Amino acid sequence: MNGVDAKHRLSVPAPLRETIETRSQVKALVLGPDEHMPCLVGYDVSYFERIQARLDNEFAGDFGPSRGAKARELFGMTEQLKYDDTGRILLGPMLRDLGELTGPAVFMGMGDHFQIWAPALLLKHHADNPRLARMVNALLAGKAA
Amino acid sequence: MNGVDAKHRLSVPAPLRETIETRSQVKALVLGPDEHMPCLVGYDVSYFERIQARLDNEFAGDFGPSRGAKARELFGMTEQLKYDDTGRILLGPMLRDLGELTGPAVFMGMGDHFQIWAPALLLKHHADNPRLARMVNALLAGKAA
DNA sequence: AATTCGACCATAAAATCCCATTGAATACCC
DNA sequence: GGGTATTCAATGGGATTTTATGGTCGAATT
Repeated sequence: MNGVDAKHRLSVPAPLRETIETRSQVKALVLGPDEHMPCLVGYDVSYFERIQARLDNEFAGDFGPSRGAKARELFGMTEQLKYDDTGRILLGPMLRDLGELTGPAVFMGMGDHFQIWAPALLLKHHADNPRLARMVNALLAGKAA
Repeated sequence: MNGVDAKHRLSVPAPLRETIETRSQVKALVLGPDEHMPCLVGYDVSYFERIQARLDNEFAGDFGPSRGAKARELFGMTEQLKYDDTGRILLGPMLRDLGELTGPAVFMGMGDHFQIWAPALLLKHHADNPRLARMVNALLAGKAA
């Protein structure tokens, strides 16, 4: 299972890397906070353009202070990280803190993006979903789902 | 973490320097005041051209006093600073005062530009954003949660 | 003369690269 | 099918390189 090691390296699952590279031709991904949940959200590098488009759309012609606040919320904590030959990225303190990522990490595909969860938080925020709980526990036990 | 030392030198993060140089081929950046917030706004050197273009566009054919006023507003406190071999710029008293930059500084990407904040001011002006507060504290502590 | 700035070193810390090992999944062969 | 090679992903650890930052020294400024 993929996880964060003592040097704060997080190995990105190979299948995910493959889809990212076919989408963007870049050995890097963009990680930021999820808007509602204590997990990280990841995309290919086109995410920055998406944020920009959303800002331009939402604040068309408006350059007041609220636009800046929103931009800080969207861009501020989001980083582009390139991974090395073995497919690992280095997490800075703020992303680590945002996701409470220390040990194993659960990658969940969400269609056009994916989430990265600390197992404990995933279980805590999905206490009403026994199937997901079983899956997480199976993963932690070291077996495929 | 990057910060301002006793000689008023501010080290610019290496990744940021890299993007600046790929964008403009110049080992320098442009810093000025933000319109709304007590922080510095930074760009690559093409910012001057952007200002000029904005002026030319807005005051096409008009060389009256209002153009000068606008130019002063846009260019006034904005300086171009080149960084040395180790990636440090020297902040003048005006910029230092604008951002209240003495110790550590937080660089925030904003898409087509970035901001530089004194941590205390960043926290003070985002009291309604607990996640950002957490992030800043994680950065200052330099550790994982 | 005192201060400030700029170019240079020196060092510690951190990020990155590289190689070795583990282990699981797949292919292969009898 | 059972058992065995082979491949590739994930991970650990060491060596190397890059960054961040402190300091020194001389030139320039006032």
